[in-house]
Amino acid sequence: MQNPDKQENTVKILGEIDRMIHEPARLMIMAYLYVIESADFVFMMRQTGLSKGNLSSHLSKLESAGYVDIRKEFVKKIPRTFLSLSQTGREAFDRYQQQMKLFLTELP
Amino acid sequence: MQNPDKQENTVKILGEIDRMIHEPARLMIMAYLYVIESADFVFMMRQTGLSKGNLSSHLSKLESAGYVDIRKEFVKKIPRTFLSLSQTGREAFDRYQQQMKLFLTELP
DNA sequence: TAATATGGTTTGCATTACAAACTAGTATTA
DNA sequence: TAATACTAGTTTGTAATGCAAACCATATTA
Repeated sequence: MQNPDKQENTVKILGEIDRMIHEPARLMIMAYLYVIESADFVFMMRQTGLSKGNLSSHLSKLESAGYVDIRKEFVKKIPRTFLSLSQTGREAFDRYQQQMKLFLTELP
Repeated sequence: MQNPDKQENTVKILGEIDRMIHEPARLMIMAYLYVIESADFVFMMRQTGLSKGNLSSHLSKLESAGYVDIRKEFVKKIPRTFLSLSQTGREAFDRYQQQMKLFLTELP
C-alpha cells in the first residue's frame, strides 16, 4: 500500500453509500433507466428478471425516494406503467457510480 | 446505446452478484483484508466505524461463507481476534470487483 | 472489593427483499 | 351470458438481514 490514507478514505466511502441504489435489484432498474430514458413495467420485468411483486415494491421505493417517475396510462384500454429516471435519480446514480468506481479502482 | 446486447448483459450481472460481499459493511471488511493481509478485531472496528456487535455478526457470516479466517489468541491474558482473507475469499472478492467494475464502466 | 475498562458474543428489534395471493379490467370460449 | 383465462399490476405474509443494546468474561484501577 503506497498511500494508506488514500486507501482508508476510499474504503470508508462505503459507510455512506446510497443503499437505495446499492441494492442489486434497484441498481439494475436504475441502470436501465439511466441509459434508455423510458421503459414500461413489463419491459423492465423481462430485462431484470424480477418477479412482478418484487419489481412493483422496488419501484415504489424508488418513487418515494424521488429517484424514479412513474406515469400510468391506458393504452388501448389496458393499463401501462411508464418509468423514467428523475433528475434527482440521475444525480444520485452519478454519485453512486463515481463512488463505487473510485472504491473499486483504488484497490490494488 | 451502441450495442444493446452488451449493455443488457453487463446489467444482468447484478442478478447474480455475490450479496455476501455486496453488503457495504462486509465490502469494507473484505477490502481492508484484501490489502492489509491481517488485522485484528479492534483495528477493524476503528477502520470501518462499525459497532462491535455489528462487526462481530458480519465476521461470523464471512467466516461461515468461508471468506474470512478467524483466529483467536490470548495476548498477555487479553483476548485478541485476528482476521485474514481466505483463498476462497480472495477469489470471491476478485470476481466481485471484476463484475462491478465491468457493470460500472460499461454504462455510458 | 466495588467500579471501570477491554474485547468480544448474543439477543431483540425494526427493516428489507421477495414471491404468493389478491385485485381489476379485458379478451375469449362454451 | 356465464365461465375461463389473460394482462398488468398491488398488497400481504414471511423469512432473512442489519444493527445496536444488553450481556459475558476477564483485567485493571480506586
